[in-house]
Amino acid sequence: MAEQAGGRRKGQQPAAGPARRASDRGRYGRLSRERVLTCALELVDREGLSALSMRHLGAELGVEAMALYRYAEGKDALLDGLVEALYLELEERLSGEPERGGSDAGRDWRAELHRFALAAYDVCLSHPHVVPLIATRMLAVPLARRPLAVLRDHERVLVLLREAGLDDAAASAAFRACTAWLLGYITVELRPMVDNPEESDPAFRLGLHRMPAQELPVLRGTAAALAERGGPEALLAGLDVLLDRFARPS
Amino acid sequence: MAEQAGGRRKGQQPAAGPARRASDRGRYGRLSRERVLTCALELVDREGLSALSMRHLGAELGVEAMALYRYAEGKDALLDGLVEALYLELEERLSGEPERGGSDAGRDWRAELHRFALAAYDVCLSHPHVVPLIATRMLAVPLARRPLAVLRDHERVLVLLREAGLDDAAASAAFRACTAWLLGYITVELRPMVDNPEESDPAFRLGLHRMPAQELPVLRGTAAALAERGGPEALLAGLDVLLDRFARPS
DNA sequence: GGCGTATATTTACGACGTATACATACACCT
DNA sequence: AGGTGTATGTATACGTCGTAAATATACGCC
Repeated sequence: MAEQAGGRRKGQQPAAGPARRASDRGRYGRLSRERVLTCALELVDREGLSALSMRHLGAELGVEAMALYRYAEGKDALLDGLVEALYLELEERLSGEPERGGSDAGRDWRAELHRFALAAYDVCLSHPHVVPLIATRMLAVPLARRPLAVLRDHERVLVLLREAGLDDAAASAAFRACTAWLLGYITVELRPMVDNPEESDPAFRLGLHRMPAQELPVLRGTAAALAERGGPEALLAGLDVLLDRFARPS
Repeated sequence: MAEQAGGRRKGQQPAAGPARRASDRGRYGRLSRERVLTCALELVDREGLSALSMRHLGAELGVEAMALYRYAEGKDALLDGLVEALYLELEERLSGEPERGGSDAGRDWRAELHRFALAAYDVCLSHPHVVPLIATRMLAVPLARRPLAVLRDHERVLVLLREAGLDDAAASAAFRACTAWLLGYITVELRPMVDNPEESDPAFRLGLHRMPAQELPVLRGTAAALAERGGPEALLAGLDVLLDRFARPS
């Protein structure tokens, strides 16, 4: 997990790695940015976003809350760290599938974008509680201050779009379209539809009895179908038509 | 602002309107759900989401924090109320443009979806701080428990899709695609790109100096174009190709 | 005028983020 | 080995948050 420059403090030389051995056991070297973020991600996956407090996370790591401030500048930075962890997982998964395409010159850009979208889809579905954070933090943090892992993924997509022969304007439009579709699709895919999982009757499970029938006849009729997921197929289908529209050269 | 059933308490008959005159001035009748939500929306528009606390909002209304609990069951319900207020504004805007199409049978469904998307776009851009809430609450509240205004807008879109001749499955797929695109597009459109508005040099304004040049060459090169907005045109363009793909009958 | 009740206040509690000051255990040097 | 500097984690404290419970108040109605 990269040191993510900018966090370096007063009298501390950043180069030459940490002046700390691999034998860091005992009370001292127990924390690290990676451990903190990993544990935070586990905590959020297990108990949801609202369970992520400095004290709670500290306790989870066997440490006082204030100790965390050495590895994240505050709660906001910790949330950004969670997003970062998600993107790191995405990067790992993407580089984990090594060139399995038959083509020698590497796969073409569209296939790579598919691979990217599917990986993002999988990662997000396996950390559903973090997804709202992506949208939220994206709206709170300007481009240049996003975690490095996020920017690397932006870079990766932009490189693919350039391979497709797009200029600045077209690549930007296509990039925005891809991002918007991916984020929106995953968000919609994760929307909870079931109101009461205990219930066996489908209509009651959906909570249809809560909806005024006269005002919402069509919605009530379609609710069951609406509760289905689009799955990865629809994700790619939408991505394709958007690319056809926005990623044409010149 | 509809009373939104479910909030009625112990010994209080809900029908026949409030047992309160129009002359409710003085210390008593000053609050109402509408006043609370309107004020909350203004507050959030002015100072951002983090400024919305029960005490702060209470002070804004000249009231103690606990007084608000009669009009929203808690903070979460208040946030849902904000989303509701946004959707109410959307409804208002949509019904405010009365049938200006030349066609006598009303405009066709695709034109209506365009109108809907544009109105949503406008409303969201004029309340940018509320947009993250839409995504967040959407992911937290099951379909049947969403504010009535939200459900009415779902209904409206579904009716249009049915007009297009779609069955349950196709209408659901198209609905999900529209929602995903609209939400994602608006989110991406609202992402802050400028790092330091004071700065005159475009590169510094974007904060490009914060990005490692070797690792992110393409991103740095495209950042300026990326900071542009797609605008309503690209929103409609994307919506159209998605509809072509997902909203074809049978 | 008095009663019932809808409305708003008061008080209180525990959890939260975090600033500041402090204690400690390791790495390193002589 | 022992001392020293510093990276690391702790202790304490403050102000704010959401909200439960009890209380006070002003209005509608008879």
